[in-house]
Amino acid sequence: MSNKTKASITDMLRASNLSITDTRVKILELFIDSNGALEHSSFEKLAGHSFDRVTVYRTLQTFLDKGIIHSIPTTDTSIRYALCKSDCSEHDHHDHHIHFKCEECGNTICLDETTVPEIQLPKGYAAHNIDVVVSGVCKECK
Amino acid sequence: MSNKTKASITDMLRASNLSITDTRVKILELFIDSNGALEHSSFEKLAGHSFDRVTVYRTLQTFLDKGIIHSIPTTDTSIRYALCKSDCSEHDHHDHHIHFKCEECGNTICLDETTVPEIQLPKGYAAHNIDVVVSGVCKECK
DNA sequence: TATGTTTATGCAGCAGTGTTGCGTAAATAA
DNA sequence: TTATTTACGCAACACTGCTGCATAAACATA
Repeated sequence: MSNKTKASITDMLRASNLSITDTRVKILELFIDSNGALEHSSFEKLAGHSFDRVTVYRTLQTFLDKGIIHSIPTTDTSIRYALCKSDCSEHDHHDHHIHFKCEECGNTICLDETTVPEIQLPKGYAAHNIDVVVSGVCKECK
Repeated sequence: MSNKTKASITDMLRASNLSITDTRVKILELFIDSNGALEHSSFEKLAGHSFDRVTVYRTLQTFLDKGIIHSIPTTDTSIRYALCKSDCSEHDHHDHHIHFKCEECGNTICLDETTVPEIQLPKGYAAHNIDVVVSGVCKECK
């Protein structure tokens, strides 16, 4: 990872009023490198057990609270997270893109260009957030 | 629950080549009565600990395999299940409706009348299934 | 650069969730 | 009614996520 990216990571943390620690920098690096969604166990594997499990949980929770990452619904018991785009903040959080889970490689990625369509709910329902998860085969595995 | 519904439950099981057992009948009753999505812990509560945990897990897995129920993505660690409509089968499974999770009462329901809109994926991606989960406030809690 | 304060980390331990193996009990087929 | 197949219940285990507390690191201030 280039120094330039490392510098932007510290900027990200500072912008959210978070102190710069090894764990936080490393986890953000993993998110940037992976270019997709990661679950908790991925960090333990990718970071080579250099961090305590609890630290990873707390770091992810902190990032969630600050709007740095968002969670992605799954039909299994793990929770997946991905980096938010720059237009998300602590108090105005939104995912306007859809998620794609590849059945071949198992990766989940954010399709940032693809917007969530309008959905007409029955009378009496108020929507705050819409999650769309498409499963299938990605362009790498095709 | 009426005898008529009980009869249709045994028909459902027979149609999927499943033997009729107390556990399976009771779990299907709970699905029908709840009219929404249930997670594993719900069965233990609703059924009053009359079944072993393992039996409930295995029963749900069997129903999933046979296309009797489907799983609903969540951003927590529990897996939610709901009854499939009659046009699902073991080999042709599909959810063409959207799911609504109420932030007030916590219930997740299937909006069967509301269809999933067309989604234009980037080139190279093939979609097999689309899950849409809308969160907000349901008409009961409004 | 040194120092005090705040914040994050690591460890131990706990609770909840889901799985596997195996002997027994129940359901179906004959 | 009996034989065979299938499901159930128990014990034990692995994995995931959380809390409390002592220690270590990061930051702000001088």
